[in-house]
Amino acid sequence: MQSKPTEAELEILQVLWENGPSSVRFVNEQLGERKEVGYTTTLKLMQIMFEKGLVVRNTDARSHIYEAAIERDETQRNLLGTFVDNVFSGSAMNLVMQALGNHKASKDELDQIKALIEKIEKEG
Amino acid sequence: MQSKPTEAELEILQVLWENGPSSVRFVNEQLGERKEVGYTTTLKLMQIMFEKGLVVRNTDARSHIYEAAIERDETQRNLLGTFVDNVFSGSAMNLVMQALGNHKASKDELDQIKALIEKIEKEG
DNA sequence: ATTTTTCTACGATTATTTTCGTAGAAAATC
DNA sequence: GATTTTCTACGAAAATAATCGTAGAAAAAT
Repeated sequence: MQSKPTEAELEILQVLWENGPSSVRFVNEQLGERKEVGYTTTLKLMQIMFEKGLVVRNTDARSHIYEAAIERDETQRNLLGTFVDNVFSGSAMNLVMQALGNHKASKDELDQIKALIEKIEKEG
Repeated sequence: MQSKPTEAELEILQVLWENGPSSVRFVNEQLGERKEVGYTTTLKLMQIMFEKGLVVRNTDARSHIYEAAIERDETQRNLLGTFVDNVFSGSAMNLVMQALGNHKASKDELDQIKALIEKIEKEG
């Protein structure tokens, strides 16, 4: 049972998922591009995440290297489920409609979705 | 600029959106079907929501009647935006794909989505 | 070799969210 | 009309998240 990451933890996970194993310094710099965060704040968060099992780390070198311990896909799926329940009363379709309606999608993206729908229809 | 409702506030808003203007008692009973919540907890939350402007209320009768002051659609849109940023690195399409892939959609729902896509394509 | 920088660990503080107890007024019940 | 129930208001506690300061060790720079 993986614990649900908080918002700040999620930002860190994004960095780890996108860049692979990283030092606290690196993660902090990546976060810093969007908003100012103190170094020890990031450090502390990552230590907490380690205790929760959200990340693993290698402490061989002085500068510890952290790596995401939970999968991106699975995490997104879990969070999406909770979100759909909280905000869309459990209706994923409602959410899809809203997402499609409000964000401009490129032709390619729309084609991708259409392909996916057809695949689902054939399987169903 | 409407303030972002918290999770507990959102549960209350769901009740108000679905049932219209309601007393604290009623809201509390609805919530109680899913998890036990103390009456004064619900009351306090709704009072806070009033201060934040998330709800309005009519205090003519002794039992005050609360009503959502923000629109469901707009709120969902706002929260969806934040969520997509936080969890899907801003890619709404990714979210849609994930939502479509993981939740079984009925033929009707899929047709609805296809229709929406075609509409978007024509407009684009 | 001394000074400066870079790390971790750890505790503490601050902010935010959620929960609840108590008091007192009004209404309903007996 | 006395008692019990039902409300609101309010304050405060508990729970959760996020931020940061300081100390001390290790490494790098001078």
